[in-house]
Amino acid sequence: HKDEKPELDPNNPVANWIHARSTRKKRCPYTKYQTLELEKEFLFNMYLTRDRRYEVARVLNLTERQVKIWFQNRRMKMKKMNKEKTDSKEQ
Amino acid sequence: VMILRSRFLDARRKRRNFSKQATEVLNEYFYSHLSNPYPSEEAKEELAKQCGITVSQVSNWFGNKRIRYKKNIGKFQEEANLYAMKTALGARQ
DNA sequence: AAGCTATGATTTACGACGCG
DNA sequence: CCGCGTCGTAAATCATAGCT
Repeated sequence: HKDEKPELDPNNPVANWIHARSTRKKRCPYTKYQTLELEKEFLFNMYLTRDRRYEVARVLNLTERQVKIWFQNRRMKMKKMNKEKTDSKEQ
Repeated sequence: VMILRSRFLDARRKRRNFSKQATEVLNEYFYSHLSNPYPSEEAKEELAKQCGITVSQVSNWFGNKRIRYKKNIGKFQEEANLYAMKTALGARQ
C-alpha cells in the first residue's frame, strides 16, 4: 500500500496538525485610528528604525513587538497585492 | 481580453462561492490527506489549476477548512465519510 | 423578504528558519 | 548569540452570498 505517512492515531486525524500554543495571545483587532496611523507610517517607510518603532508603539498604545509584527504582516500583504497585480497583467 | 479583464474585476468586487466541482476537488484532497492536509506549493498550483482559482484562494480554502473541521469534527463526519468512500472507489480502477 | 448560516477573505500573532 | 527579515500558518473576525 501507499501508506508512506506514519499515521500515529487514525482515530484522531487532527493530532498531527499544526496547533497554536495555548500561550499565544488572542488576536485583538486594532482600532481604526491605530490602523490608520500604522498605514501612514508604512507609507512613510516600509521598514522601521528602532526609535520609530518605539515612538509608534507609544503613541498607539501597542507593544513594540506588535508594531514590528504589524509591519512584517503589512509587507507580506503588499507583496501579495503586487503579485496579484502582475499575475493579472501577463495574459 | 476585455471580457476576461472585466470578469476578473467583477470577481474581485463580488465574491462568489466556488463552483461545486472546485469544492469537490478541494474536499477530495482534504479528506484523502486528512492526517496531513497541508498541500505543497506545487500541489496548491495543481489544485488551483484544476479548480480555476488562484493559489492564494487554495491556501485560504485549506486554512478555513482545517480550522472549521478541527472546531467541529462531528459536523463534518458525513462529508468525511462521503469523500472517504469516493476515494476508495476511485482507487479501485 | 428577512434572518441566519456557511463560506471566502482579511487581520493579528507566532514558529521555524535565514542572514548579517 | 541576537535581532530582525521572510514564509506559512492558526485562530479570530469581517463581509456578504445564498439558503431557508
